[in-house]
Amino acid sequence: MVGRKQQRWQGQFMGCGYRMTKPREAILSVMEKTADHLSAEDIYLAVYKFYPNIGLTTIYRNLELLVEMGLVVKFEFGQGKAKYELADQYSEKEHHHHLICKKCSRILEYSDFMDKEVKFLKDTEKGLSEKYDFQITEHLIQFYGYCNKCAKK
Amino acid sequence: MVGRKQQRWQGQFMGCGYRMTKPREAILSVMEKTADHLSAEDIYLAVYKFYPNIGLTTIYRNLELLVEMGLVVKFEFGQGKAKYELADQYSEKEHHHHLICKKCSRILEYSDFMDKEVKFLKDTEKGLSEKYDFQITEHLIQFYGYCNKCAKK
DNA sequence: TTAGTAATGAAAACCATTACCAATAAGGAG
DNA sequence: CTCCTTATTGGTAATGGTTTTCATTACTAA
Repeated sequence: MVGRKQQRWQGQFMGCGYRMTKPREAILSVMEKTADHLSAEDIYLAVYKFYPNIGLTTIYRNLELLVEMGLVVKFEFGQGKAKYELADQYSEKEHHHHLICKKCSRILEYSDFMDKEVKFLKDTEKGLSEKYDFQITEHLIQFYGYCNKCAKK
Repeated sequence: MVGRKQQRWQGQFMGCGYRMTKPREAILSVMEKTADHLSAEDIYLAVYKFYPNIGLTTIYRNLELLVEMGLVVKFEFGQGKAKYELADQYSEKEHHHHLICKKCSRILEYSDFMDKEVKFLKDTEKGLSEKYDFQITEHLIQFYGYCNKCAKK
């Protein structure tokens, strides 16, 4: 059962001189099906269900590779463990950012207000890269606070 | 030699039911003198020079406390160790954000283009907090890329 | 001075992530 | 299709930043 998506992945790997393997297929499959930002362990457990031979090391190694290839984005929400998501262009989700609850660690996603953000980023990145001679490749925008369940009334 | 600043700290601690101690004094003193974003170990080593009895545990414990009190801000730049800075209102530095070089890990600070940022944040935070019923207390804006020394020519 | 309790420091524990290494398997050559 | 080369894997041990534990120390109020 080699679907379209997998073909696409295959091409990505081959193009970079890498091989398409079962663990890689499994990891990407999990990431496609699960919308949320997953930790390495989350992915490990999900893959484990249908591929019990998987090793946690392999998860980490391949996540690193996928990040390097640009298929996956790594996030640090200050919760001790990194989280991973399919990159925008490979995901069915829109470009989004996160609201992180400092109390319950819940992470909300939002895709609104992007027009303002895009404008802000465009202007700021231009200004910064010129003034500091810094080649910006990524940005991180996160908001911290309290979700409706945890808000101090 | 109890200066004005220290008095201020003293008040902060007492007001919260905490005590002003030598380790705390030493940590804040180091953070005032050193402009940069410091790791717990950086602070430990700096304090150690004039207070060799200090324990690393104490550094961690107090940094956590200072963050909770709002005197210090904790940053995670994705480099494995957290960094700490005096909060804007207690620092002589302006409100700023960071440019992080993905290659050499150098961290540049910038305070420019804040007018645009302030406007963007004001609008976005308002919209988000209303739409998602989320009480925003902090934001994180970081840019990643390559500094002039590491940029791919 | 004393009691009560914060705060400290040393060492051990934690835990996500990485390194190591022998065993395995992908994929091109023939 | 089979062989060969070498990327890749998985188990285990190690790493390293951060936390926990606990006995000791030292504020502070009475």
